Amino acid sequence: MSGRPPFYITTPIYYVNASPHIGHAYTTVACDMVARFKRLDGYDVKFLTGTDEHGQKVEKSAQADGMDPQAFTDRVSRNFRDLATALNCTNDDFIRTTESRHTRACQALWTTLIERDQIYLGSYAGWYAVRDEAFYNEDELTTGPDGVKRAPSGAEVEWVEEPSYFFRLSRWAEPLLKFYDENPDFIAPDSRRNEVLSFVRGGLTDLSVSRTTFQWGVPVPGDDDHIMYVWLDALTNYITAVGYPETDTGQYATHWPADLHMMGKDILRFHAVYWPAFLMAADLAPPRRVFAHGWWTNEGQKVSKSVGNVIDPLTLVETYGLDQVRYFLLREVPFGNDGDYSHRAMVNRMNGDLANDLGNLAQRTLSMIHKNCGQAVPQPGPFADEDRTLLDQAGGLVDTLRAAIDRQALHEALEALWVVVRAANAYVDRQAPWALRKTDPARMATVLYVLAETLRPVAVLMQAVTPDSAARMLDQLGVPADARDIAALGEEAGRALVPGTALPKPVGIFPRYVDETGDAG
RNA sequence: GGCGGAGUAGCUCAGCUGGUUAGAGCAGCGGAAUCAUAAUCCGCGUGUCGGGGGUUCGAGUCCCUCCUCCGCUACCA
Repeated sequence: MSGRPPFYITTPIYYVNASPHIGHAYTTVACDMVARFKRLDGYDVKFLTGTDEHGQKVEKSAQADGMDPQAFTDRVSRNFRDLATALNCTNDDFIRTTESRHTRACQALWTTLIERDQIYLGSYAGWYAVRDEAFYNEDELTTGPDGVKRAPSGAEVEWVEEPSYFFRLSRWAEPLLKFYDENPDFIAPDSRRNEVLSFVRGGLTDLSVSRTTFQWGVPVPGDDDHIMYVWLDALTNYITAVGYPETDTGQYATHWPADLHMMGKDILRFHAVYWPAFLMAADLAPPRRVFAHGWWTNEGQKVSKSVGNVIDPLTLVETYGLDQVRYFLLREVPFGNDGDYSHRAMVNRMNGDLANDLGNLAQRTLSMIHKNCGQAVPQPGPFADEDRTLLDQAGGLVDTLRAAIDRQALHEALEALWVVVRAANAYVDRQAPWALRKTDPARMATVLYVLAETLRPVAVLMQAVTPDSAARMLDQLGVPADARDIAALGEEAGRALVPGTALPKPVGIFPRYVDETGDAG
């Protein structure tokens, strides 16, 4: 719509064969922070998430449950849709690979690749592990005492021999290297970029992109024996959702190429190598950037289903609160690194950062205003140097956050916010408005105004991370609904707090976590 | 085996193209204040910047080497 720059961000589509866990929550929340920030900053954002529902594993799981695969995926896909909702994520679309729009897009892409001689019919034979959906070389296998051959992952393998279509990936190594070279920011973080480069430099082999041994997938156009291989199917979702194969109009025209594909580090290769190769082969534009984030451990331990220490994001939300969990995930670890979840770390963040630093700053400021300034935004006098210093610091947040978020340095964005929060707390103590109340009420009013006007940008920007809590803070600051975006910040916007505006009685925004023992951790 | 990354205060990390007494947050110790969610503020670190060698007027920051950890990848078999 009119002049707003487009911004398209995606999570991977989540494979429905597993239950949602903290990793899914993490990717989606991270994207949500970026999407919300970009909306605040005036972008026409499309934020996509969804589910990957094809493949042999799903087909077999449905059978095991005695269900039709479609009914099965209808059920499990809902878990992921509900998770995004429960996390207050603002995805604009939720795509399922079993939707007809997606079948249509996949088949159109396939046809284009065939026409451009990028796919040919060959045959594939090898040891196949259903669980891993991957082929293995003979030499990778181990034979157990039971005579069963297993992949390095421990999955049982079976001998499979089938005709298969191949994508001419081998042709694309050089073009990919050129593309990486010309687009140094395409893969992030840098360490991951190096890994991908060395992988591609090692040469690429053609990629099997169809299967005949099961049915649950997108049929290959013109060859009913085949269905499309899961990654070609799955990755295509990103263009399905913008209306492919219509490319001249609609969201494809406005929003493709995607600005950012976010994913866990385990599936970077598919996004950084196969996906741009598919697109270039079809003469479509590759995405602008892919970012691989890290994984979470639980109390220092690797998470695994068999150990039984899988972290359920909904349980965390119940225990600590939604905004608290969102904040923790985004603040605790340098984005891109692995991180460790622990009760201790969680409570430290929610109490130390949210309740004590920010929540208490708002509460002490708003309480003093409420008690001493007629329950309204105070009338400031002339600003002193220290007032200006604090206001300028707060005013600089927008540029700092823009830069950080464009690099997905999400933790740095939050750290920058807290530098201001800490400075504001120090300012309160130095100015001691509770003392000024008796000696110089006019100066007290100025100090309280400066504090409120410092909280305003902090709260506006925090909407990207803790949307509900930030909105309540803005309510208590008397910021009208139409002045809660980035355009309303900065002096030139003319949307500073208006002295005399009536304010509600302040209510605590970020509660402290207190253990059952009464220990605040 | 190859390629890449990392090893900095108790913990988690920041330190750009080499240059004032190496920093932050958390934890710890001491103090102040009392507006506030017993929250806040101020002060306090003799850190072998993994070990060793080298270049330089000067190295956490460059070179060599060794050790440890991690990632990607390959192979042996």
